[in-house]
Amino acid sequence: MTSETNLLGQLERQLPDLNKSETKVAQAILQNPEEATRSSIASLASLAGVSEPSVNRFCKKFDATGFPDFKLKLARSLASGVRYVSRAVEFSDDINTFPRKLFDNAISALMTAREDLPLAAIERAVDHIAQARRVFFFGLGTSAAVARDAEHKFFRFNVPVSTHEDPMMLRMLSASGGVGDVFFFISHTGRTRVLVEAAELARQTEATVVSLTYGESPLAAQSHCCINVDVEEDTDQYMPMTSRLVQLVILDVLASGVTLRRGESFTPYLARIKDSLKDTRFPTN
Amino acid sequence: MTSETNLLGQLERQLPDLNKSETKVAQAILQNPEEATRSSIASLASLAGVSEPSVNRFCKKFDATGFPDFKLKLARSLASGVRYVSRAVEFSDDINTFPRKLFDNAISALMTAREDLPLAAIERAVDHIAQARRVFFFGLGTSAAVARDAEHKFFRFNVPVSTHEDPMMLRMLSASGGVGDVFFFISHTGRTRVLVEAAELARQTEATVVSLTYGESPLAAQSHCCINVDVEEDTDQYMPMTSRLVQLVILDVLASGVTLRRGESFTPYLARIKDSLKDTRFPTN
DNA sequence: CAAATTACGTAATAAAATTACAAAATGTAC
DNA sequence: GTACATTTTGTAATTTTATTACGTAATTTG
Repeated sequence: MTSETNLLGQLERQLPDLNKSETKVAQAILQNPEEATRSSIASLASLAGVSEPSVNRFCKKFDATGFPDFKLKLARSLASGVRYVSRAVEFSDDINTFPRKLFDNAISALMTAREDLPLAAIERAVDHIAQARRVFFFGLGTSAAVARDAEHKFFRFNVPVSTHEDPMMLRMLSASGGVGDVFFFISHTGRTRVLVEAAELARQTEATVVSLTYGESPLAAQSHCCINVDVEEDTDQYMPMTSRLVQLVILDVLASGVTLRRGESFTPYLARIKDSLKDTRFPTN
Repeated sequence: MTSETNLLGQLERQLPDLNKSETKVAQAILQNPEEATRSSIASLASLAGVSEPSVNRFCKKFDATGFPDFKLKLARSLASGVRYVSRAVEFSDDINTFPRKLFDNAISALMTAREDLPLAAIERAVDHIAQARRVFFFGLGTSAAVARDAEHKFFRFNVPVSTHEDPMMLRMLSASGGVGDVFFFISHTGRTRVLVEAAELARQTEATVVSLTYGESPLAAQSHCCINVDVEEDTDQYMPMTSRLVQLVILDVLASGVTLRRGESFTPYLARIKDSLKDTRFPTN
């Protein structure tokens, strides 16, 4: 984590390295962070059972210029409402804990991604897609659902899009690429053999290879344009959850980018597609 | 919006109703909100060109007990970093604006959903799924991708899960439900005819109908258990984007809930499934 | 066990915020 | 337009809050 998104987490992590009174202060804050943001240095000191300067020194240890600054940082960190940042669900969790943890993780993943969006790559990807003759979205496993979502989204732009999962199909299609074809690979790890090999094949054609994956991966290496999504995940124990959310939002960004590229005159076309679905639904009362 | 999530917005809105010096203060804050959170009442007063008590009075007008409290509130409001809450992308947006807007929307949708999770329904849904003989995930359109994702996730629990999109298939399967079968319907609007009709058919059997949809919808009405996701969306102009993110996270919650229900002894089983994928990837250096 | 270092608190000082009060400014009635 | 009332604003005093300087206690190290 670069600049702390989460002061409480930092606090907890450093807990063992603190001395006696600092520990007391930390615990007092962790006990009730909300209240800590509202209380004065005097009340926090007495709550923790230490002197005021101890609290002050404590604050400075955590990169604050003083107590008020610390409170501000704390308030900011609490405001995001993300209590359980990258905390894995544990077997001791109950219904009041684990749903919130999962939401917190999702939110903070998106917040992190937002701070560091690869705008240049996104722009180039939009360029490629907007001008494409055909666009193929390839993803396997969890990313298959993302590819599916992308297909749905981009379909609205009058570009022949398709998704495929059969490895044979992937290889054949990839090898058949030509000018104006965009092969869009989606993968969390960027190490899925089938995808990397398909990308290699596509790369040997005149087609453009775009990927939405981890920047330091074999798949990225095969791409003309790689949109780097570097989301930390506890994939050892659990399935990728947050990375696919980020991928989805990035695809929303790309889709919106293409729409913007098409210009205002395109709106009626979108409306027509939307209207085509009207009769599939029960009317709203 | 219940209690303001966004102080800046409130500030801007009230601007016309303020008197001279209050207006000056408001403008000074709006000019550079970040700095306002860091400065003292004296510096803000001089920046705005008013006296310190004026600033103080201003703060009290905005439901703060005083200046420090106001700064805290301001900091909190800024912290979420959500600048463009439910602001739709416009044709005048450029690459520096619209990606951030989309991320902001996604984040705030998740934050809203988090505050109001239907825990009871979630718990019941977990119960049903954990005990199910078979689980069917049905979703169409955008929700098809969500259903797909769910299939992938729940597959790991040794429960025969499947997803289907063919309307005929949906009807036949729904009609064939029996004790221990769970039909899980996913829909943003809850008004998709095909789904509602399938739910009706399933309802007539011994099977359990669970839905992840808008609570006030025909689909919800057909469900034994409805997980209400009430995400506002500008679907008039755009595709549903944020609702499917919320749906995905809720499905993560359900999946995690089922895992927790299975207990710790289940972990090796999950590990085995995970390992089965190892050889499909290039090793990490 | 003594020297050195670190941890901590007391008390003084400084900074910041709030209050009380008075002076302008603005509005209203005649 | 003047007198009165009301609102707005600022000055200065007061209070609250935070910080610093310094000394003592505790802990570590040789």
